[in-house]
Amino acid sequence: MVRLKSPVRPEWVDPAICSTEYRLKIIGRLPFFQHLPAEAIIKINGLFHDHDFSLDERIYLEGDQADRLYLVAMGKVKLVRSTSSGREVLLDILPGGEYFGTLTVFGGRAHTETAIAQTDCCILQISSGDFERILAKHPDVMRKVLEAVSKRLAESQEIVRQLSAYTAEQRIASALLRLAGKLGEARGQGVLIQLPFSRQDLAAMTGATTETVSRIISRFVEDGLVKSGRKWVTIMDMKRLEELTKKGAVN
Amino acid sequence: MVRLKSPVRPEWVDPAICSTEYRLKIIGRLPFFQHLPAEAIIKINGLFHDHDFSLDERIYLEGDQADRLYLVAMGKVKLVRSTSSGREVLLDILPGGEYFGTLTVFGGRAHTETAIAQTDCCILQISSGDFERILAKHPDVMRKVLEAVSKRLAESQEIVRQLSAYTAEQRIASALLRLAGKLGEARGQGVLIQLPFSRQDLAAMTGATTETVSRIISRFVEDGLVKSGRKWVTIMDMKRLEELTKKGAVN
DNA sequence: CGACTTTTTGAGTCTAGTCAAAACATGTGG
DNA sequence: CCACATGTTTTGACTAGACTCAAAAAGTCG
Repeated sequence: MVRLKSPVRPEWVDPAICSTEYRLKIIGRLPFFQHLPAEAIIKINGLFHDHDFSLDERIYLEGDQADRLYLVAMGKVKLVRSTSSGREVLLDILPGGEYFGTLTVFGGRAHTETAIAQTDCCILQISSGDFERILAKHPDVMRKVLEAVSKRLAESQEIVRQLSAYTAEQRIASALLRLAGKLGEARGQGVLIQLPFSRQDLAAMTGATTETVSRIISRFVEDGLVKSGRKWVTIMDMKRLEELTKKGAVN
Repeated sequence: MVRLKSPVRPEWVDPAICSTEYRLKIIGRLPFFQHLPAEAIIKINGLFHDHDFSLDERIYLEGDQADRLYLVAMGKVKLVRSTSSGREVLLDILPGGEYFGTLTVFGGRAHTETAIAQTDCCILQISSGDFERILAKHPDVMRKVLEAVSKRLAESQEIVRQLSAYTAEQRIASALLRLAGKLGEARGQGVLIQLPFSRQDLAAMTGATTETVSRIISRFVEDGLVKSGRKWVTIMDMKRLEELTKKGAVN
């Protein structure tokens, strides 16, 4: 059987592609703007500035003053928090179309996490002030923002639960499923996750070490649950992975 | 040395105390109403209904339809999520004056956690509909709600970090400090935490087992960091506890 | 083809979990 | 006020899952 080498196809992040047309599409799809009429979106678009970041560049740091809302136009961004001991905890990976930095636009003065470009990417930014003016003009947008933040809170609490009660194996299985749902691409019968993301990243998401992640992924490969290589994983058997996360947790 | 037996003094939860006067005080202190004029608070008060719950009674269950916002008037409430395997994860403990259930008023259809009376308590409730009408009338309230939810999101992410990178000892130290800040009462040179809360609860907060919690608390007692007994803990040396949480995490 | 990074594997150790039983507290009824 | 029933906390012995350190193997890129 021919083993597929690397199914990863690097995304093209051509700054030129951040055209007005594309920006309108991305902005218009944001959960809190999608109900607005086209003219409003066009106006709002004018308030966003774009900025390219290259792989591994930091978009902002934990502790930086939070005075902007960010939007991933192209590429992927990861949100991390680091511990005093240097260990990184990966809170979330955001594909194109997702916003970040919000949380702190309201209330918070400083960012509580660091945002890093997971790939070369193009980021749209809007200042707190401009965003607040939008909120003032469109009261319904605020409700949507609230919904969006609430949803993230629920997700975060779900992760708390998993970290508390799951074994490393279950946490990894669950992280893969979550990523597949959010960032996966169909590939034959499997779902490919190519962020790209390394064992490191997966370890930082699940509170495990790279070695442990590697061992467990190897086990998954043996059992035919996934295929994997450098910086990618393809899920071959979602069903069994899901069962893993459900079966008798620590007790 | 005389060991202090039980410093716990049960709170009196006298339903009669949920007087209009007291209700106004509690409601007026909510982060999202506190800026409103007294007349508005009085009007809002009329929309809340009170209900007493006794120890261990469930206020709502994970999965229940979320159609109300709750407010702890008297007593304490804990929010838990349980895993398929029956293990409980304690997400938060709320003292008088805190709200809950919100998250799902906006966007969510179902509660994502279960709320349980940690003591006998008196809960104020307002229907989604009435609350939304308040939001519509006072746009600034919505912004405050958003801030409040954002703050909880940041807290939740902090817990994710701790669960990922801290040892059980550090998580327990950190949980004690958090509880002390929120629910502690000064007692001589120490800070007493009497929710009441058991080793069970502390275990469920920190993702550890009761036995582990017990062993670690015993070590803390030996080292003079805390005093403890059935359902209470007094922190004697905050500084050293804080150092514990900072010192070399898993790496 | 190297040089470099990422992933895998192995051996040894330690933290925290499991199971079981004893010690303690607290509240009740005699 | 004591003895008992019940629920909570502590302790002990054992085990297992996950971490550490170290080194080999496999991919990737210029």
